[in-house]
Amino acid sequence: MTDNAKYDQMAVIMKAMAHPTRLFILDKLSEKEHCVCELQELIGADMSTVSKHLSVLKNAGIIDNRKQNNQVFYSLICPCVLDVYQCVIEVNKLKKY
Amino acid sequence: MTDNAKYDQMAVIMKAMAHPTRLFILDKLSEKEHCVCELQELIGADMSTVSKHLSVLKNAGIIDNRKQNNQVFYSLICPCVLDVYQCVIEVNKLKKY
DNA sequence: TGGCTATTTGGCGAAATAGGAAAATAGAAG
DNA sequence: CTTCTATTTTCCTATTTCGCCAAATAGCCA
Repeated sequence: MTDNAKYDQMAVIMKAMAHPTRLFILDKLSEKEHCVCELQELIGADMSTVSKHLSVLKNAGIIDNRKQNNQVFYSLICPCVLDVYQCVIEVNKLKKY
Repeated sequence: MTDNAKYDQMAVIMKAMAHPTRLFILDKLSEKEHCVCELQELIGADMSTVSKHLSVLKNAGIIDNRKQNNQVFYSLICPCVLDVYQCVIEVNKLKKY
């Protein structure tokens, strides 16, 4: 399999996005930045769980964060993530069951 | 978390793509259709492993197949998968280490 | 029918992922 | 300095994913 590393790197990013909660987070962040507690409220899971999802996205290089007082605000780095959404939605529409 | 099912469905498709070998397969199929044995040759893994990767992609509705004699040819259903590639590559470029 | 080739399926152990609880950390505020 | 709040990290357990092997299946062709 040629150029192994290329696909490994891509898989890291895709894997980071491949979770319902993380897709939800990205969707929210595409509108505006949010702090962890806002996202936790919207998601309804344990704060530590939300924090871990955020760090997965951060490590993959998809989102960034900034600290303001004792809150951490997360934001989307690359808006092209929305293109991915479009494609996935299209694949779903074409799907035969 | 509103509209839970939407993100679940999206995650199924993203998860199916989120593996180096499957990304490689999609890349190959974006050029032209391939039978399982051709892909197996390119990938170098066990035939059963390749077959399972293909069935993951098929179940997600990303690829389709047709039988010709005793071979099975797989092909991409939706070319927009390449847009996803573009985005992932862009995210990688922006990545700070 | 029987053999041959291509592919899929089932099973199993190893590794990765998920999520809650509790502990650790960071910074603001009293 | 102590407390409080927001967040992250660690620990533990349950579940899922991965990849090989062996067995099953499907469709040719003699």
